[in-house]
Amino acid sequence: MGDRNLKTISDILAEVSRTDDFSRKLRKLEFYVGAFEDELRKIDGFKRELPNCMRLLIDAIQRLKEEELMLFKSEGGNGRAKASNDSRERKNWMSSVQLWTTPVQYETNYLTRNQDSILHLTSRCDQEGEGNGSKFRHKEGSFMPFKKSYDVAMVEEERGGNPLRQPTAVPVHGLTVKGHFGPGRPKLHQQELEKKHRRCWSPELHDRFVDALNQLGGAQIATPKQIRGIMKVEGLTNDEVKSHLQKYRIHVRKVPTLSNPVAAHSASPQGHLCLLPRPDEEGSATGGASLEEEEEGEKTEGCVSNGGAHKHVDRNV
DNA sequence: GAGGAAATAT
DNA sequence: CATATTTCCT
Repeated sequence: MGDRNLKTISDILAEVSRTDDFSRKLRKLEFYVGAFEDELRKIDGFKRELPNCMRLLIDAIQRLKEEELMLFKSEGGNGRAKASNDSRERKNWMSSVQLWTTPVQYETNYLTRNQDSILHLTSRCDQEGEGNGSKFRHKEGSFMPFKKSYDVAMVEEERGGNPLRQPTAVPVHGLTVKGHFGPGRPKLHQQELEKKHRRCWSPELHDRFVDALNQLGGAQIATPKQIRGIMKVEGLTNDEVKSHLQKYRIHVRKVPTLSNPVAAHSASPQGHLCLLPRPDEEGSATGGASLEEEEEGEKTEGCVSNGGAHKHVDRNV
């Protein structure tokens, strides 16, 4: 358990000791310390919230019991009729509690830069909870608009767990009362039962995607169908690939640095400490850019022949 | 089916 | 509020 952390730490230390420049060493260390501080802060948050969650749950249980009791009494001991009623109540409070039920079993693996050791760590979404961990991640981590935190990953533990397979659409009926009650919730046009699950592009999946892309000669010429053909991922639909491609292309335009379709892709390093130097906090001027950066100047832009720039002018929705 | 943009979901 | 993913249109 602590294993991963130890490894990580030693990794860091090793990395630092490998660094020659003194001030550089220092900066790296400080950087990591900051990262840990951030993490600690988050844990603190949990510490504070969890008891609260527990209280809510216990509360709910209490109330449930009380209600049941009352019903029982008022019905003269005939506990049958209340059954259906009961489940409705349960739904009710479940919905108010659900907010808290997801985030409890996370395992942060930021700082994991050891390619081999993190292969089994796949950030995945939960069928319902949806811990959206998809972010574009490229060789040097240049491609990730992470905004919330570092990489939050959950350990794939299932037997034969295929990291590529998306969380199977577990049909969680019944009590799954997703919080569709907030102010002004647009009509949910799909039944709870068969809602389409958002495709979660895990790093592994994305790797495959990029791999396929490279095989096909670049993002701008590869087509969704071809990509999907190469990826060979069960359950991956054409549309999903298309959409991902769309996003990828857009991103590549912004950050052309790594758009190089050159191969050399098998075990792309990643993990790359998704750590952002905290922007504020004191006026410390660590104006340095990201640690490590790799250039591969080259744009496979090609000719963007856009025969007809058709725009929608109308839309009847 | 591919591209692209609006609509939604998180 | 920004992004990611889905849906709709051409």
